[in-house]
Amino acid sequence: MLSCFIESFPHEETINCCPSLIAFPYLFKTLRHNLVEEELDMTGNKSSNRKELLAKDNFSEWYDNVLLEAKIVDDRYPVKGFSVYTGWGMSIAKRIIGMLEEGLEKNGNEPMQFPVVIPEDAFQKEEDHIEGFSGEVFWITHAGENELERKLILRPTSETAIYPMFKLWMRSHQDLPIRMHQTCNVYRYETKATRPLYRGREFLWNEGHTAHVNYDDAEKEVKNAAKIYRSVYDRLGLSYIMLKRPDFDKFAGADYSIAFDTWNPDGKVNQIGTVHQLGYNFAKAFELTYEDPNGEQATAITTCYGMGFGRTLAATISHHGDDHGLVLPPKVAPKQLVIIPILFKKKGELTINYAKRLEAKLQEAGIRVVLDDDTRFNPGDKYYKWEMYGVPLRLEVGPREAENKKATLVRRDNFEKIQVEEAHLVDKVHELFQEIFMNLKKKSKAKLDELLADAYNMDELKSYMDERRIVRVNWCGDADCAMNIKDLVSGEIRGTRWDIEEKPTGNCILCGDEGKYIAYVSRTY
RNA sequence: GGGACCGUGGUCAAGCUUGGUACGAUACGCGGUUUGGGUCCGCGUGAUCCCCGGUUCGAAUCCGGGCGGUCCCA
Repeated sequence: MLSCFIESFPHEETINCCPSLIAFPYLFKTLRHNLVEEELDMTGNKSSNRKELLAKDNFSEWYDNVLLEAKIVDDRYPVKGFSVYTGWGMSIAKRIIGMLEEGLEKNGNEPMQFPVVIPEDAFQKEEDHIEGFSGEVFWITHAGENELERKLILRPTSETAIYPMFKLWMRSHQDLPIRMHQTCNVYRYETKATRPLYRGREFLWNEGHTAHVNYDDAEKEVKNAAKIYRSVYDRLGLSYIMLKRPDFDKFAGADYSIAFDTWNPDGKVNQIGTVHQLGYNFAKAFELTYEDPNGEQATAITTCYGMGFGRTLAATISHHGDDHGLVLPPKVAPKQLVIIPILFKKKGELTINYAKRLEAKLQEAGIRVVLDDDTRFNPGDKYYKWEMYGVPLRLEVGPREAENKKATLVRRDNFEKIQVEEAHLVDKVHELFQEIFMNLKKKSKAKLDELLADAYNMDELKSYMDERRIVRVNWCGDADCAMNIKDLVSGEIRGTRWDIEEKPTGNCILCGDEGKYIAYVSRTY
């Protein structure tokens, strides 16, 4: 069933092969009714802005409904913190995964799959790493009735699985660099607040791991990885900031960590990817040595990076979505265009034949198109349905279009209707995809800019935090100050800009000592 | 880590105070009707009322414990 959404499937067929999509529930309708009533109660004004209510004030409710309605994930799997990616969501995720994997492999990262289990002794080789993760690992202690002599963990991340193998593969400097990547699930026992796609006890990500001969090469790799990640996020139209995490918040075992933080409608910041310079920490613990050109043994240096697909998908949904549901960037939409034939008894034949002709034409042009010719539903039903799925363009064809060799296109992002001649259809569709993408990107960026603020004293910071903004402050760099800020306001220091240079404009917001950095403060997941 | 609220067909939801095996909507199936923004009608399907225990002749309802969820604060 899922396969009919995947681009590589040899015979991509129409909706008829996908019963799960036909059977869309009316849950969301109920939600909208409730909201309309609420609006009337509160304002007495029917024309008040529904989107605000849904996407912002009621983000949580909106999000839960959209996940289920648009078949992104089904969170009813009966184990806390674990959920099921369903057809539409997985199809989008696969496209994101594909973009990232392509970029990594161009960079020379070989695709690999490591085992999900890591032996206790390997996991415990790097001290900071153990300290950072031991509280949240799942243990495998038994096999059948017997207790295992050597306990295993489910990987929370794979450094300690991978480095023993790197050690075997690394004999001379000519074996370096080593670059690999894998897309896999990892397991972390999050103590409390889990949330589908944002924070689960199992999550889908891609992790890249590399080993190099010297620090400079590893530094370059950090930049390479950041560039690859940026290119994926950019194609999703996501706005984000790149922060160097403060020392107390870096990856367990890293020299330093770079993170991609993006905004969320509920005012919390969403970390969608990280890149870590691991220095010699792991290399020493795992004895990653090689023979250098002079015939002497040298220690390698490693980096790693991870992109969480759940969170990236969540960001795509929550940045672009509106009160009709998802709005997908054309590049990752499992279906980019839906054709809705308007069938009347009289000219039904003419209309459906014309619709099929346009479908073939669009398919030939490489556009992922679905013809929704299900006769059990009215056009209006179908509009709402495919809007929920976020399909970027809708093509309406009725007798009017069929007779005049025209088509009516409707943009998902702004509902604009465009009339086009059949002869110009394909070009127009490509043009509109680009416009839709640019519009989504622009809006996401505008929202980020709107959320950013500067605070020069704790009162300002506190009031901005209450507004759930992302706030720049001058910071002395001291960890104690950071901790105190966290205690005083409901946000924490996330780090300092990595992608651009920012100079402090005054003294530390808390202690008043010399400001050394501009730090970003926000609520977080 | 602390607190508040919640758990009833696939989904939403009434009933809970004042115990008597569950109102309804939507979905799903079949038939007909309709189709340029959620057609209408008929018939049918679908719930061990989250789990375990207690009180009781009798528990969705009261009590205890657990599991799960949402939100707020740290």
